[in-house]
Amino acid sequence: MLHQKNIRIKDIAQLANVSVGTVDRVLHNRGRVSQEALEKVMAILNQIDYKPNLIARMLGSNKAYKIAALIPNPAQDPYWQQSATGLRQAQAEWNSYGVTVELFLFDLYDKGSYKTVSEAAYNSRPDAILTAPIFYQESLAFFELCRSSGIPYVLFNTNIPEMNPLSFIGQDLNQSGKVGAALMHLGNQRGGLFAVLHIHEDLDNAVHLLEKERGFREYFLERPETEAEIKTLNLGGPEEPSFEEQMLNILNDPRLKGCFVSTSKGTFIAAAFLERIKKKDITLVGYDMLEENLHYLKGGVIDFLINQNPSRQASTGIGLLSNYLVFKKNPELMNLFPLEIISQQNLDSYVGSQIH
Amino acid sequence: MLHQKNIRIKDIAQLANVSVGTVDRVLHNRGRVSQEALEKVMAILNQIDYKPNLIARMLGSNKAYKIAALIPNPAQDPYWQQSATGLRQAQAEWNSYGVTVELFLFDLYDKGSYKTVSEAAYNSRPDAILTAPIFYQESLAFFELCRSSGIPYVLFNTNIPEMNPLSFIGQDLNQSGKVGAALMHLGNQRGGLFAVLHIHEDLDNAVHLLEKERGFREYFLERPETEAEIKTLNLGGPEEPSFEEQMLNILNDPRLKGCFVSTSKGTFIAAAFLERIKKKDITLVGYDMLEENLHYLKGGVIDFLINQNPSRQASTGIGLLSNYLVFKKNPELMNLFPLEIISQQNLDSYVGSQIH
DNA sequence: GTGAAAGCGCTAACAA
DNA sequence: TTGTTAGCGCTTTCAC
Repeated sequence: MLHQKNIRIKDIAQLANVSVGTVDRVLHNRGRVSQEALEKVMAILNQIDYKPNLIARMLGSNKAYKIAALIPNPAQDPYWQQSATGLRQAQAEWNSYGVTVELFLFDLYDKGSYKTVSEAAYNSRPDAILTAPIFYQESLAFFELCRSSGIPYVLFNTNIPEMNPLSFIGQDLNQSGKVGAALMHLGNQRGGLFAVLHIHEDLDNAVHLLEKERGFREYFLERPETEAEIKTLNLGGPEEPSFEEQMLNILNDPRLKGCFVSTSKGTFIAAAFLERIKKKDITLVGYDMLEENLHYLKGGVIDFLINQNPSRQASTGIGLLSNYLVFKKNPELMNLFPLEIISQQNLDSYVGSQIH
Repeated sequence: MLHQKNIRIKDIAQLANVSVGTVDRVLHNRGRVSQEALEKVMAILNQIDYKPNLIARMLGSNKAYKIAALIPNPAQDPYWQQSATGLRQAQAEWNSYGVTVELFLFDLYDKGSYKTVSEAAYNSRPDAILTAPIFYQESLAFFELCRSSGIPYVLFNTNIPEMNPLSFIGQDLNQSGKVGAALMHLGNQRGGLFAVLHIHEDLDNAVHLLEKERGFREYFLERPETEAEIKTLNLGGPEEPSFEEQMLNILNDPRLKGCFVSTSKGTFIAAAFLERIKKKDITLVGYDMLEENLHYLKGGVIDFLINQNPSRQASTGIGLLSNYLVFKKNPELMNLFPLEIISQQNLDSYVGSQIH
């Protein structure tokens, strides 16, 4: 391979004795090229290392792309608020490359709304779709539709491999449960009673929470010498009639050493309980840097948070898709985020950091 | 799909009844514009929200930028190897925007070489400089030179505020020491003897290591009830004659509960010792995801690593500078990275992650 | 001082 | 099936 600097389409055309139009056509497999011309151009291309000027390509094609982002209504949950923030950031970042992001918000607790909203998204004729597939059946149908019309879609937050998306962005939930367990273990070397709290309004659609629990349990199963007893509680949410009673029940158990809460919202709910009943010696491990969670982390009620970084998941999603559309860069199939451990000591370094 | 109707220079020119050349001149304060024309253009500019098309600007100006990166020779230390990797990645990423990165490697243990190499860097007439200011005096002189010739420079890894760079990229070292202490504390709730190990060939230039130690000590000072005894050891490096003796001395102390190692290379050196003398109950907290460190982390010899993410520091540096040069984006003065906690459980999620 | 015009490298429409 | 050419939005040169 010759290492010439800045080879342009024009140069290739000259070397191959054809026109730039022809070179462009073979570069993009647009057809309408004779066998002879094709071979001439390919011969040159094989000899040199042609790297197209992406900037010029962008300007030249002058295309605009629209990405439809389907997420739960941010007003319903601070976790999704952070996703929305990430979406907005990414939009600003990619806007000068001609991509726009249109938000489609559905009701976190209503399958029906997902159906309606996903249809609206589809009808807006987007060039690509980014979504968190909260509802299994409904998502499946939606993606079927997308695939049939050739609209690429990327999943984040929750992975459902059989929906084979262009890419998935999220975390290894099983491993995340193990991280939670290890953190729990650290302060409770000799084991004890640990509670796994699923605090989530829609328990039917909470497969991903079970994955975390499985990881948590596996960690201790692999360390039988620790003698950990693990109790699971499926709690709808604070508005459920029996919620308070069940919470108090477990939290007041004198043998309880720690709680692992599988949801971000649940984390500060549990923390509030713990503070109320003045139990300071319970290890609390939960998820995500919601403002409320940070408050309890600073106050020492929460010991550790595992950061799922919803905002970065969202902005990475837009980034992948934009790169795919604008620069034809194929994304990795799996984009597993680091399982970030947040404690009182490194909290500020995460909050203050401009990096995502 | 065509681009959104964005306002172009041409439009402004039309509205102001002047030519594009004139608009361009006022936009960039290039002078050679009559008071009258200036006012006409400004009037329009105040009424509309003109956002220049950065892509087109790039193509039009067709400029190339050269960034000189000064780092220690990667062959001397795996930490700096990772920096070099980050530099290479960033170079690839920004290369289509016309920026090239030229590496200038100096001897990690030789001030003189820094002087020589920095001069070479300067003489290459770069548009900007990225460097890790390992040597105080020499860096100071170098930056003086840069400032006087208007070459912007960004610091990473080690901050020396009085060198007032365009930006600094790195971590809060004091806080990083606190994170280390908290991690140490977790597995040793009742305190004990902790050793702070500075394993670094050039101890004179190790101000930043002392900052970590200070944070480590402060953590326990703030928690006198923990009864932690802290011993500091300044060890040149394995090739020093007394090194082994001193290490064995402290590690074999029966009261020793844990070691906090302030350098990345020192971390696996300490781990190797610990493994050799078969002390499994010592908590070891160190720095960075070097391959050797990951090995000992997996093996349970190292308990925690604090990730300084040298590769991302380097690539962020190039990114800041490129944005500054190409898009005229002014960087934040301080770019403090998150203090990432790496354990056996989340290690893979960091290694496997495509994100940086 | 000012405006016209020629690029930057690539795309795409349109003759031929 | 080809080659030519007119943009994309901005910069920069160069007559006037």
